[in-house]
Amino acid sequence: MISQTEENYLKALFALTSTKGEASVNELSKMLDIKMPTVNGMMKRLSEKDFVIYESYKPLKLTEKGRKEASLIIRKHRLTEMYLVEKMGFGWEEVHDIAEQIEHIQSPAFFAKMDEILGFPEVDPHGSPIPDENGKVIVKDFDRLSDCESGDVVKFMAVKPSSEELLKFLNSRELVLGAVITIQSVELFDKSMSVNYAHREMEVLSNMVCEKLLVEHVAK
Amino acid sequence: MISQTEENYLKALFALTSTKGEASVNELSKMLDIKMPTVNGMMKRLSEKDFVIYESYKPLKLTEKGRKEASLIIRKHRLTEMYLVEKMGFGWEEVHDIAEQIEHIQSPAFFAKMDEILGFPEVDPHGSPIPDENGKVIVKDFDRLSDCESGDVVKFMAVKPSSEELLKFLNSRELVLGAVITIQSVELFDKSMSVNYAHREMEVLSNMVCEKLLVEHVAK
DNA sequence: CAATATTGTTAGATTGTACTAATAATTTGT
DNA sequence: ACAAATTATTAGTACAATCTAACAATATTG
Repeated sequence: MISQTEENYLKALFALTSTKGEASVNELSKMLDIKMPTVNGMMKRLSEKDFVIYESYKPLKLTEKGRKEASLIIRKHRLTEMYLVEKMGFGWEEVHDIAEQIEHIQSPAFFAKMDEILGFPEVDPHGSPIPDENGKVIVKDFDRLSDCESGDVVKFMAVKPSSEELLKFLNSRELVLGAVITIQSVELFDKSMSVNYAHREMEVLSNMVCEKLLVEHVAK
Repeated sequence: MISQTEENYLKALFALTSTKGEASVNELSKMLDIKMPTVNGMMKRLSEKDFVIYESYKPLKLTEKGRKEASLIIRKHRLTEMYLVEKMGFGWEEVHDIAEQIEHIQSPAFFAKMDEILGFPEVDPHGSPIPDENGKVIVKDFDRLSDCESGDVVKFMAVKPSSEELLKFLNSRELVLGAVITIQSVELFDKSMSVNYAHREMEVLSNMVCEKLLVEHVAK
């Protein structure tokens, strides 16, 4: 059996290792806001249980078992977020904290039902992919809007996990997933962009915002 | 703050005290399947936190604060059961264990949304009343079917909390809440009843079953 | 490359939630 | 009413998950 606490460590480690494949105790400690010695001890426990590869002074890695376990928790989290938005009427900025709790519910039937009711969605309300029942994820590597150029026409596909505030900002600009964005111009000194989308024209998006928006180039 | 463990003790104590107003450490211990010394210690903790009135060798009582807290957990439990049945398509025999977990979710918005979507239901799928946001419950004292007599015409209003098996048995007999039951006869030696309801005639219900079914007498 | 800063580890304490064994108080039954 | 049974409590242990303080290893940088 695996505790909620352990699940949270695995999830955080999964997020940290998804880029470089490894992470430090220090990074994990900061991400979870738990002191290093505590994290260290937990890494030993999780390595004992074969979820983590831990060797003194070496970077942390997840085992295949650990990766799968983490993916399945993320699956439950993202299915829940989708359910809350699609079936209960929550805004995409409201669902993270609730899903953070519901992801620990032990009931395959419950999540299977959600999945079915939602019609087996592939992404959550923020565009992040939902791992399948075996923990497999199809990762699409979108471009950051901030890496695009003036004249590009792109489709808004996902938001990088960030603050509720960013989501509220996007709400206020009516910038929703799927929107087709045309980049009118890019400011040289601060890299802010003027963009058009839907019925909105010349909306200015700061570079901080553009770095969080993931897009796909649209055929010209 | 109150832990999930503490919530479970409060809920159990609430159930036990709802009849006589008090309960013993021993009863609580049996109900929770936790040894008496552990229960004893927890009672001290909960009395420290002003949820329970605890004095050595005296019966346990809930404080008003404790009663309210417990009611609100039961509210979350029953709202969840209703939601699972009405909105997700689960059977009434499947929802207890899931609700047992979801009742600990901390998110007033989540339960408010459930409540709203359900249209502010007053009872759960087993006919048990759902406490309001202030922890107030309207307890109707139904009769047990086992206390009725031959010739009585009654309406099936609720099932006493019991096993999944009883609920499955009722499913198999198509005996649902709201059914109007006519008692044809009562066996003297084992108190089993022959009843009619809906399109079913002369169904035999053992006394064990009849004791679990709560009914309301219908105008003759 | 040595001094300094950062990161990682060990040791020991604390809190919450459980247990067993021993003892004490209360209740029951003859 | 007293012995026996039941129930309650205390004392001591264990483990999970956290912390701080002290120390060790690795990394950075002048």
